[in-house]
Amino acid sequence: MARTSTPSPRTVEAAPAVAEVDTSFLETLVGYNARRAALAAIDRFLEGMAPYQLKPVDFSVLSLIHHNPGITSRQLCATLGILPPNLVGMLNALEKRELLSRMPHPRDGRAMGLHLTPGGQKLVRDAERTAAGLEAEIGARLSPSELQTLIRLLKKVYKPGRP
Amino acid sequence: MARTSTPSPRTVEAAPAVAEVDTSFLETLVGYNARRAALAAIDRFLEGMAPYQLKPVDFSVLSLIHHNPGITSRQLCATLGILPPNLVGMLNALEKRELLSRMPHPRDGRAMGLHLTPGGQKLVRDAERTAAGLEAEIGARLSPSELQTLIRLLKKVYKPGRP
DNA sequence: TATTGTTATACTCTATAACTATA
DNA sequence: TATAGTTATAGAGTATAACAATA
Repeated sequence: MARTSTPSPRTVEAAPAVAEVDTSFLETLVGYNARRAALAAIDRFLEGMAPYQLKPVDFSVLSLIHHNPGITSRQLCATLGILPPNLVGMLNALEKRELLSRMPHPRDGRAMGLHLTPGGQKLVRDAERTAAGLEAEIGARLSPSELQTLIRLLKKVYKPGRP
Repeated sequence: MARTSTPSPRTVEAAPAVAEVDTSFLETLVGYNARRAALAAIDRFLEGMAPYQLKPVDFSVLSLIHHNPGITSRQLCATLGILPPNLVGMLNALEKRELLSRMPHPRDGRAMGLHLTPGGQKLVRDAERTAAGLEAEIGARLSPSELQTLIRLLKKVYKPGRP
């Protein structure tokens, strides 16, 4: 292995091995903690959604269409922070699975209204029930009021304008 | 454009355009909110760290080495959830910028102890000061005690074991 | 045999430019 | 001209397999 052949004298003297890693500074940062929490929650979410073959984004897309039938690609992108070119493939895959369908928009000839098929509606209902169960799992470590507070504060972080 | 040539009668009748997108269900999920908050905080962090040419991961790596001189790649990976092959390139880049140096580990011939150069130490001190300022910015929307609560609850989410 | 650091590589996610058809 | 959807493509981030050196 390529190595430094001349360690500095200062280091020979000090060179401590780190027993336990001190993360105290990073843990003062909201971004660090939020990212870690998001990764943990999403990991758990991935497991729970495996039976439905849905990744978190797929779930979000289907759930939004379910609660907003006729929503356009553009609206989905704005809501979820996805770029239009990256949404196309997801919609194609979900349409091929016959979970959703693109229909002409009633008033805008350029746009397509997105709708769930009956199969898609059933899948989303089941998946949302599972998702709610996963939240309850987190709630078991956090208490219902703590969970409510956590979500309220997170919204304040990413929705600076309106409370 | 390729379009559905025969819209179903049912849709012609109903087909509503969505005025405002209803995200109420997704907003009940911790993962969704945590991801959004993390993305918002990290976006702001990216801006603030631009003068130092540090991405969030680079900052985390340098900060951890600063507070844990002699830490190994393996320990960095475990702490930050990075895979060893993906850390190598980052360390090479930071070493080429003369911000850190790899030194032989005092007791394990396989491992390398990571240390900051004087220039790296100065950069990290400045960057950490800037990062603390960005936190204060979030604190302006959130109140110090809310900020403390938020971080405490986030830790509970991603550190299920110890409180 | 197991582990550290590394290379090579593949896969996913995200981002940019440009085209078409409609407004 | 501006916008919705799409295509192609480039880049960043993340993943696995395999190797040499050391424990």
